[in-house]
Amino acid sequence: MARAGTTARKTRNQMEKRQAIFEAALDVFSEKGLRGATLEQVAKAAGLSKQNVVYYFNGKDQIYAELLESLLQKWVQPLHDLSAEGDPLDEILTYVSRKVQMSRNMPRESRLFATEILHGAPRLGDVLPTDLKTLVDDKAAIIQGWMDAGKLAPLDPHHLIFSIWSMTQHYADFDVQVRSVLGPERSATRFEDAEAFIKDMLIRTLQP
Amino acid sequence: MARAGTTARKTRNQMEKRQAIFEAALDVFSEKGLRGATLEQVAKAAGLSKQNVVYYFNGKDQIYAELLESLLQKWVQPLHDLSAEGDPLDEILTYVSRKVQMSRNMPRESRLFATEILHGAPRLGDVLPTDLKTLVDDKAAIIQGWMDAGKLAPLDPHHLIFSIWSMTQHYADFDVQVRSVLGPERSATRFEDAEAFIKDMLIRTLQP
DNA sequence: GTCTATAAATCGATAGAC
DNA sequence: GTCTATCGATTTATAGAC
Repeated sequence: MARAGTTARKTRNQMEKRQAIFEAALDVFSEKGLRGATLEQVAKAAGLSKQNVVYYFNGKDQIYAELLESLLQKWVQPLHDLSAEGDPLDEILTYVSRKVQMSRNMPRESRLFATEILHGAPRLGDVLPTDLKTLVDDKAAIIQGWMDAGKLAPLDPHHLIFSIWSMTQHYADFDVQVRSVLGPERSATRFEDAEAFIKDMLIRTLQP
Repeated sequence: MARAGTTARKTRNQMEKRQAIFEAALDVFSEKGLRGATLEQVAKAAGLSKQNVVYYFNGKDQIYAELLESLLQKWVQPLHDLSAEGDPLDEILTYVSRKVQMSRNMPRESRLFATEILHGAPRLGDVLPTDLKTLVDDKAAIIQGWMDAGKLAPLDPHHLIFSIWSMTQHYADFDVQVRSVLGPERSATRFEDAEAFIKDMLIRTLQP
């Protein structure tokens, strides 16, 4: 009868079930969106009954909210790791590499956030104007410092970051379109080709 | 009793009602997606009753399908207009201008297509692998021709087009995030800044 | 904790009067 | 064509036995 949902202490088995539900929810929500997905689908994907899923979480919305929150940190980690200590161009190209890798290896997470933001990000609370803005402002200042020091060509750092986000995430979020346009053969190497293209573009652009 | 939905002949009043429904549907579907939106919301936004909306179209899915189809042509027009006859860099920069303008003036259309493709584009039929692929291949060949003639730096034309799509549409699809990160002041000029940034990036990249 | 059963709400669609 | 009334399906959530 004890609620497993939000209490602090949880058994190992409870954590495993919660993790299975998270995994299933990521599958279903990233493919159909919050409203398009049903609890039944999440439960089936997790190998549990619908009522059992409700037992571990309090409802569909809570699964979705906790899922988003649990992925947020991992999602912005690559930008967080961009360091003022490294070589300017290296740091930026490494960031691009990691973002392309994430589009390749974590397309579900990318689509989950994309759908959420596309619909106005009502469940991301005020994380965007606070935490994310602070992080981006911080990194933009580093990049601006590099430009002021003549190590990179002068460009708007915020829009530079936007351009990297958009170009890299495009290959996860709109994968169907990318593959349709490229055709089966060229789709096989789309991530490598994209990474090379974006890096090439940025090298030419950022060379002082 | 005559069905107004799919017959060929329609009165002026019928067309006006249908147009009002389209306009309302674009509002609601672009904000909440197909499943997230209800007929009631569309009807209210159109100033009609739910049953009346059903009378003009046969159901929610049909409104959505016809809406997508009616917007498709307008959506790809800028790329269609990219001409082999013009100056290479001019043609590409003009394309960027028009795409940024569309993000500014038609954000609902952008988000509608984005949501559809994000969820696997089930309702876009096989337009992607046929019509869109043909169009992109055609324009990519033109760009490749310019590169072969030494008028542009050599780059993968398909990924170049993807990069323009992603960078420009980013400002419509993820507008909430863009404004959150930029803050109120800098958001005021986000489209002008974005256009200048993207053009600057492409000029430096495409200069032979 | 997990199950069966079912309540409660939402929503798309239809019937039929006018 | 537009209205009132309502059906039927889906889906979330809860109650209670074990």
